[in-house]
Amino acid sequence: MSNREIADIFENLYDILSADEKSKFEALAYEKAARSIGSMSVDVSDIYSMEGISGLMKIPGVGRGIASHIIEYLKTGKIQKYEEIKDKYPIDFQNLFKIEGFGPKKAIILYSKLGVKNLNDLKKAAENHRIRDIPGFGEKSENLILKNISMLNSLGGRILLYDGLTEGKKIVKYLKNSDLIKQCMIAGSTRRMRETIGDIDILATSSDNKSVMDLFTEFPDVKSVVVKGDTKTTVLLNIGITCDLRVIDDHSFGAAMQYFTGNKDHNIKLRKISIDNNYKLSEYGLFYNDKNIAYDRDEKFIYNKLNMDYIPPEMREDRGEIELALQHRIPELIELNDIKGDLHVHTVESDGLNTTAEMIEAAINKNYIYIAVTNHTKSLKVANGMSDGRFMEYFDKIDEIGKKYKIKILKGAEVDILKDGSLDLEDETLKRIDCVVASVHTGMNMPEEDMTDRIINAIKTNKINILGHPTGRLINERPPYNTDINKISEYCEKYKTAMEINASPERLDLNDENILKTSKYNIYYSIDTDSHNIYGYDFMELGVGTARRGWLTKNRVINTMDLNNLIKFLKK
DNA sequence: GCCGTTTTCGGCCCGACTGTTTTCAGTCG
Repeated sequence: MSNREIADIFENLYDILSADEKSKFEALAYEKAARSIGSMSVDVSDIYSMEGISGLMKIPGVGRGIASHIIEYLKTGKIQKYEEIKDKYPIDFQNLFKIEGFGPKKAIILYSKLGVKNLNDLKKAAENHRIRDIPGFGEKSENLILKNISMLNSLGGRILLYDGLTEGKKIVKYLKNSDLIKQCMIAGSTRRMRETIGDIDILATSSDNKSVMDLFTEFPDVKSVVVKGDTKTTVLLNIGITCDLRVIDDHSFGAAMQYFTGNKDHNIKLRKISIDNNYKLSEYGLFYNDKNIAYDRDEKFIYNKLNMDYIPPEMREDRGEIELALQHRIPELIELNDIKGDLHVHTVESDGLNTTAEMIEAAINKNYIYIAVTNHTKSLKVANGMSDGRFMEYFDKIDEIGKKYKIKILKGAEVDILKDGSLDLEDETLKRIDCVVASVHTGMNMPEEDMTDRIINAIKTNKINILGHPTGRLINERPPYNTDINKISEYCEKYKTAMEINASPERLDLNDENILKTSKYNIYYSIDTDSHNIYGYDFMELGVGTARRGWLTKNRVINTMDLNNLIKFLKK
């Protein structure tokens, strides 16, 4: 019984109810509840068993009515209201909505007139030209439906942050190259550093919108143009997601950045606060008596005018940051510049692609003052894991190489945590290591209790400094191990073991939610790139972004320390 | 259906784009 199932039901109720003007606002209520429940880390069944209906009613957007639906679902596995409405409209809304420009009203009209229930029905109806004669539709919308159905196949869903960020930067650079454009920046979920990106939002200012839109649609990575207007143009990119470009007047740039960065819930709350303060907030400015007081001002001005601290983009998810800002308690988040080194790096000795010297020189180019070289240990054969003997020889080599450089090379290893929680190196070897990263790489499907014990046993050896990629998930590929993250946090606190925020694009592990959860404990974090070549160091931006999404300050992150303090920490 | 320092009723973010209209409805973010 998961929050997801309940959120999906409410999401479907929203889809169906919002087609009817009379139940528009009731629909919105279900949507809000769905978003709340879908994003909660605590299980609603736990809330109900501990606090009953009043506990459920504390969830934002959940009142007595929706709370009763939740209880009904927990008890019977069904919600009567949903079952009835589903019988009336047996429509596969979720898939139909993947068609650009297709929403609840059109879905219900085509169901009642033509019996269209799903994508297949829709395609057949369009192919047989039965849609063009329905009032409100025409030849163009029929053709668009066919075009968009075929386009669906080339859409890849959400892509990794790194891929979105790379493409976004490329587009910004391309646009900025033209003298048509004054300011240009990435907005949306990419700017908020969400771990996956559904589309790229870019904002530009210009006095010649039309030419900018032409330039944009001529960008080489554009596969097709979805919509093209004077202020907004959407294109489909070759990488399988869409990109929105909004062009606005230069004087509105601050307000527009605020608006287009989102997220939606954050903005809705901000607009309500604006109204309470007799302002009106839009992408064009902050208006008081129809006068734009945010003319030529930045985002910070807008937040401050609303009596709030400035909220960094990565925090804008409506997870309590607005309330915190109103109390002027927004923390000073860690920044990329605070990072003084990387404590999880591989070389050719195990499965890296660059030599130790190459990795050291690339770290110097990043202005780091230390790195830890952490190759795999023997049981990880697929990664050319090193035996104790090879480590000892390698450490002699590092002592030798280290003399040549100003940067401090810490002797390290990414030690496998074996099934019983013991470490994959002899004590003699471990004693010589400055920085021990310990990670699970095998037997990932253990039951929760066993996996939790396994990791805790490793921490209790008191020989590890950093718990590597603590949940083991791979974005869009592999779920996290079954663990009790709270229990693990308790032991990390007790044994001064830092939790890793692994910055490689497909990991981002811990993720933002787990950082928010675990940072209640008095524990430290290490933001590492897990680089396997010299380019891997660039992933640090993603790790810091993830840490900022988890509201972390610099003093919680060990690789912001100077060398002396870091060594003190590593020695426990 | 939810919500409340304008609190138990009357609101519920706001503007752009498109297609089908002839002034607007539906959709999107």
